[in-house]
Amino acid sequence: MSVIRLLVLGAVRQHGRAHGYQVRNDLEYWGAHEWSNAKPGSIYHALKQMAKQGLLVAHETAPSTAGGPPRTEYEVTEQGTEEYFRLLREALTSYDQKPDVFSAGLGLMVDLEREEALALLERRLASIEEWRKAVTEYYVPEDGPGQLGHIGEIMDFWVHSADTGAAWTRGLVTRIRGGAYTFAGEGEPFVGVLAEGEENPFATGQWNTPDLE
Amino acid sequence: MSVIRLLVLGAVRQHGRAHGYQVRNDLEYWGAHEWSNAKPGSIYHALKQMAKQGLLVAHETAPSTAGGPPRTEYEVTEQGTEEYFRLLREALTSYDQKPDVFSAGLGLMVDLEREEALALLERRLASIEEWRKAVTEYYVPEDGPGQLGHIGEIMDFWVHSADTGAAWTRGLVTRIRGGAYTFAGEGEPFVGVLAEGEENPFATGQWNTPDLE
DNA sequence: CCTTCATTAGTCAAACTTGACTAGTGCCGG
DNA sequence: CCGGCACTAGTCAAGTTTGACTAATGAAGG
Repeated sequence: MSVIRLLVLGAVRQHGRAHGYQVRNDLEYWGAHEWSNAKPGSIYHALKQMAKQGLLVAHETAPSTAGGPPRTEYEVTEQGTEEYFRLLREALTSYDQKPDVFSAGLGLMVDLEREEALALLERRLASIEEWRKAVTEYYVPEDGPGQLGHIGEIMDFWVHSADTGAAWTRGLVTRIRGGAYTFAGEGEPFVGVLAEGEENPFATGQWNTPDLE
Repeated sequence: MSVIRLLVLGAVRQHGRAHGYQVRNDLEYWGAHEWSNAKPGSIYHALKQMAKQGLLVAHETAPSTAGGPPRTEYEVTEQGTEEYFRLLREALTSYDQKPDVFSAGLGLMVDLEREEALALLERRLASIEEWRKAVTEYYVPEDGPGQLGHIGEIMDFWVHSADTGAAWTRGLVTRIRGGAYTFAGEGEPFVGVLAEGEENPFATGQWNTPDLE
């Protein structure tokens, strides 16, 4: 699954209606350029592609007052909402060794109800356990470990990552169960996007920064 | 950096001369299809592209006795060897939150001398420390944490991953320092690729498996 | 003997990603 | 008062990845 689609759908959905540059800023606000491939090109491509596929509707808009080319605003369709929740549930549930997907899921999990988020995270823990069993069976077969030499370190690294990832997830489950954060249907949601004109307090200036020389 | 190039260069180099299908099998032997995007299409593309760029030389070969289309064999050029070591050193050193790159580095680290591998891993630990300091400064600014709401969980997840990854790396350093594995210049190297015709004991049958229905 | 099916080896179009580039506006220093 | 720079908003070509497809051989089974 492409993490870009999930992120872009999530961002557009929280705005109700958003243009590409807004989405770009939201993703930077979430730090997504640090832990995923959320680059301008990918974002604009995803918007266009999803509009073509009916997950978004595009509205042509007059050029902004602040200069720059005319913008296109997007809105999530019903089909897009369905796809969004499908991707979000998958991101939280499945262990595919792609931490960026899980991160996106964390950033958007509050769009679900608390109980569902908890259930998905529990399923994730089971999924990690399953993966762990499968690989340790495949890669430590009858002739014992050690046959693999240094190649075995790769497996050990992944198993270690899976284990510590599971431990962290259990901590998250505890925090959520303890009442942390505001989930869907629990009143005023946390504002996870930037309002029009609001500046990003966490801007790291990774993009568009002219060469410092 | 593309992990495919590193993996393909490493595989071809260990064979001396290899065709695409051999590389494909090596990567499956290393489990690369589990933890990276090492799919047939990517592998063949990387071979062709690197041949075009002078990192590999291509030799047309008569069709194999075992059927199938005519094969192309590749050899790493001097320029390719340089690029290989550049990528390998980078994979072991830099912390870019892409576990697949590091895994590839682990699988190929024995092409370096023991002391250099240790030095690179130490640099990696420093690089993680540096990254950690940077993000905790950026994302926990004057107004304190908690301002971020559930978005803060993303950062916490990454910091946790970095910390446990560093701990694992320290363990690896200890093992290597203690004499584990055979590095470059230490005699008969570990056979990390499959000989012609040898079957892969760890085949998981992820590729080419006909639909089970 | 003939059909089926796995294995060998690879191609290809469509989709996605990347990094560099464009272009209009406003602000600020000299 | 104007030259350059930063910001807004986005495009584009080149490169990469994906998943499905092709095509030849040989062994196994009926």
